[in-house]
Amino acid sequence: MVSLKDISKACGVSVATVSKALNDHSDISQETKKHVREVADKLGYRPNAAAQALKTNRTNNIGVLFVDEANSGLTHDYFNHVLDSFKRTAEENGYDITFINSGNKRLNNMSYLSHAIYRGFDGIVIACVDFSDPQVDELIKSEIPVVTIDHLFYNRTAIMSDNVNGINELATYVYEQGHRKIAYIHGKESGMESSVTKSRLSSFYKTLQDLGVDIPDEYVPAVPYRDTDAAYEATIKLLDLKEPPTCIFYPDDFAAFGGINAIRKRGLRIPEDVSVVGYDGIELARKISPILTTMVQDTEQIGSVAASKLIDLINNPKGTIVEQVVVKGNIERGESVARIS
Amino acid sequence: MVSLKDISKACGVSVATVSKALNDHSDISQETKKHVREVADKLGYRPNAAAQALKTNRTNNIGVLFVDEANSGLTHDYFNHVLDSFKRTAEENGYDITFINSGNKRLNNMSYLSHAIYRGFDGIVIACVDFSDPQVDELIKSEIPVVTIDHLFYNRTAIMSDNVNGINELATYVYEQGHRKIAYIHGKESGMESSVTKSRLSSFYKTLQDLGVDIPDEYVPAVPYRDTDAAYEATIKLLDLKEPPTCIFYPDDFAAFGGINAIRKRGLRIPEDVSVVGYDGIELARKISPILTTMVQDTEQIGSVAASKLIDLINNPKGTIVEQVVVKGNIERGESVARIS
DNA sequence: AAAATCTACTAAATCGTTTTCGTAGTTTCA
DNA sequence: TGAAACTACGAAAACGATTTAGTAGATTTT
Repeated sequence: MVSLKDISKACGVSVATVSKALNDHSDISQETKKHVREVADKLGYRPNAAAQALKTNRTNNIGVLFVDEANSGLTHDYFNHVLDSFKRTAEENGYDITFINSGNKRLNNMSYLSHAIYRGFDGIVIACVDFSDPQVDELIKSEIPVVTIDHLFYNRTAIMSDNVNGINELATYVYEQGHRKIAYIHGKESGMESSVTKSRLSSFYKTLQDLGVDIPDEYVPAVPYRDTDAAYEATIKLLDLKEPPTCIFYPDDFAAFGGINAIRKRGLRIPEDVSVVGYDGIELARKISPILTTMVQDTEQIGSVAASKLIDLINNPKGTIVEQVVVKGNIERGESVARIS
Repeated sequence: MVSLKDISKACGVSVATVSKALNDHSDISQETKKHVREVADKLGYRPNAAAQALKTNRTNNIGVLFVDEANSGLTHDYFNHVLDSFKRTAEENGYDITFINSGNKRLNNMSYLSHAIYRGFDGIVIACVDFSDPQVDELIKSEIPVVTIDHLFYNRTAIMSDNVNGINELATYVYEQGHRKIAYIHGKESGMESSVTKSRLSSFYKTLQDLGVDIPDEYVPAVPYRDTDAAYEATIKLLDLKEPPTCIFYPDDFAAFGGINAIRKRGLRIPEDVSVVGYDGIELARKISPILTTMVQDTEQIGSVAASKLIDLINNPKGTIVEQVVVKGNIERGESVARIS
């Protein structure tokens, strides 16, 4: 590898001068800068990230913690869209993205925090994890700049999808279409309730209460997120009630697919007999017939705001205010909710 | 940060001894090792990746290039499953995963190769890119260990999903169900044909030829991958032929959703009137009704084999043979192909 | 013309590791 | 008992960059 020393020899100037020339310091003449840069190009010089990091304590590398119970969040279509957008914004700003993990055998079973310190990440973004994990807590309490997505920690910047408004818009829309018997098969995590779930659920109750609609308890069962089979079962139960709902909300579009199957299995039509509402706005939701009524979360915005805010924090660790950014989604009215009278 | 020097002071031994003790060298006594490790733990020591990399020329970091036209491959459900599996295997072996990118403004608009050298990746995995990109070519020709996924380069190890066998199994199955008028709306990339497309197409022709089935040219239109709208249009055209097919293959499950919509729009039933065959085996394919007949690509295996082979190459850059690994998929017979007589 | 100020550069320390080469001190062997 | 062989450790160089403090020489100021 060609290093500063090689350039310095080829140019007949000191290593210090080469470094400064390449970094455009003010105490180097224009001619020298030009010359050094030409020679650097000619020799095919590329800086060495490790050496730079060692010296400057900056890696220009951001750690990403996207882990759900089963897999990494990579296969989760909401989170991978968020990550995709995050990555784009980060890279535009000169940062690379590396996944944080734990339990590395080579490294003494490092925790998330140890791993982050080991790699020297300038900042960290956390999403889609079990937020009650003590290792996550350790990260949150560390010195490293952190933003979280869809979860609010004390004293940490958070980017949140606007679940309160999302459910509110959906519920209001459904109400306006004439529905009064509205069920909400809502999501649940394996552990305790997440803030996402809580926000949505309370918004659901609040919205309908404000509209004067009463929701019986059996209209609000819980199933795991993205579990089509559980959603199927829960739907069957709802349809079997003496007073079945005319419209069913699902925790996510994925689960809604399970519900759709259940409804059709019962020989009922969508939306004429039962209306269906999803959440997320995954690509396929718009590709099926009827087009799914759902809340399209603004993954683009969430990801890029998260990256920008994190970079702000990195560049100004003490001065930047901790904030909570709420990103609104866009309702997709679709075709799966009927107008009834 | 606590460094070897701190431990060395606390233990009353030299830095060299500390390093060797932690790395379990043989010329350090058991007692010293024990003592050093205890003190290291007590002080909360974590190695510094940058310093290690600088000294050893090993980063334990693998570069990932997953880019398609629009986005990173992150939002592509086949590739993100592959990546997820790759990541898991790599991490189990002590490697981290960082995305390769190019055009970083901070770094003089680095190419992929420059970026890889800058970060000192021990190895690189390439998938889902425009393989005709000169920058990709530069990577392939570099000194860095590389494996590619679903594309074969001369002199580089490649992991390929078995598209020949995949299409063969599907076509044979459909034939056995009695179909003779079989169309294949096949995928096409924006640039030239990829090896994936070529393999599938030639396997389709070969299989049916061997079975004595004749395929008219108008049965084999091309549409972009994952484009539901284009698949919709192509399907409509097929249905409008004087002799419409009884079964239609799609480039992927996604596109198949477009086809399903078209068929239903025409008032036809699936599979009674028209049978549908996808490719990929995305999660939702099993969640719709009728369950989609498709080829489930073994993303788990592809990802983990890619990681293992890459790590072999890293550990033995010269000795390891370049190979081409073909990974078979599993047919999902589903419910979208009818038995006809 | 001496003093002060600039300009453009360099030497050297440093970041945190790893590794080579020595070397005291102990044990083994002839 | 002296030579050979081990054992357990340390000093120092090196990896490739950045940065501080210093300094010749030219230029400006008084």
